[in-house]
Amino acid sequence: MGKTLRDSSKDAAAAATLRLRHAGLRPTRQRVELASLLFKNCDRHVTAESLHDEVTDAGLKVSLATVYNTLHQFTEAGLLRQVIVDSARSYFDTNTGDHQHFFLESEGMLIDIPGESIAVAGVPAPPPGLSVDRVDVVIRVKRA
Amino acid sequence: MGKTLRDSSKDAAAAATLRLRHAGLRPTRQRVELASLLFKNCDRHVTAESLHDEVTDAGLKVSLATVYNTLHQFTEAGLLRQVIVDSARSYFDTNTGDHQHFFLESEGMLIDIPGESIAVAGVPAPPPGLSVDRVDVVIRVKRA
DNA sequence: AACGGGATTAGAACTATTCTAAACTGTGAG
DNA sequence: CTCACAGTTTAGAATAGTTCTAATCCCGTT
Ligand SMILES: [Mn+2]
Ligand SMILES: [Mn+2]
Ligand SMILES: [Zn+2]
Ligand SMILES: [Zn+2]
Repeated sequence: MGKTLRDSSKDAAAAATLRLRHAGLRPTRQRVELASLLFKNCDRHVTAESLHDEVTDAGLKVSLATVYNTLHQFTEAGLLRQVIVDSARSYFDTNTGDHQHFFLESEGMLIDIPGESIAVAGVPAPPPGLSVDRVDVVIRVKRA
Repeated sequence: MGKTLRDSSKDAAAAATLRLRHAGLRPTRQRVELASLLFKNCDRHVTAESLHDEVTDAGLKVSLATVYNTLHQFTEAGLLRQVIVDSARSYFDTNTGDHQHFFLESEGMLIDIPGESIAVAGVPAPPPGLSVDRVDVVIRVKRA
């Protein structure tokens, strides 16, 4: 009962469609294709440009503007989260759970650190009138 | 023996000149003016644009390109450090010591947290071939 | 005072991202 | 099944922050 390539592509598309409906997003061709790539396998960290390259290399045609729109809509819908580690590029993360990152700047690579393994202690109370929205830890690493 | 305004401006300029010489940077008019603003009082977090506005509002004339050049040269020389909290703007910090930040995104405001007060525990060893360069903690805060 | 190399500058260029407004398409009503 | 329409996509223009270029300037030395 091996599934053919076309079968598993259809499965991914069906799963993506469900996920989109669930998030209240109309499952258009472009959104289904992008969601299939993003959520098919393991957790991923993408850039608008990198995802656009990937979808293009897969022989699919989605405009860069749509990739940007989609990444933001997915983020808004809680399907992605944005990771800020570079003042010139935006990264999006398919892992929306509690976790932190290693960042290898020279290659623009992010590596997950499970949220349970890391702990930030001694955070002072924020100044009056402000409340903590979230705590980000970025461990910048270098080669060798 | 109160000093006049002109006197203290001269003092600041003299101090800035010394600091620049010490860092191996030629004390030009522009660098002295920018260093005077940056290091006169308490610790500060600036943007190229905000510093340019400030120096302009003080009636001095420094091009935006020079502000960018100077911020990078100062950073290179260890007089400033860069803080990455926004994927669209670069912040520079006059506090080069060990510390972390609250970030109020809606106003682009950074607030220091002393390094001693905060502790990050449970950081896993970086993947083989990589070594930790530095650990950044950003506590994103919201109004109310 | 003159020189030489670093520094400054205006403006062009560049890059990531967002905007615009026209064409397209998923969906639900009929 | 078809139609209509709101939501979506798109190419290309626009924007914003930053960097680059190459001509001019000026600090420090002689
Ligand atoms: Mn102003
Ligand atoms: Mn930018
Ligand atoms: Zn992640
Ligand atoms: Zn600081």
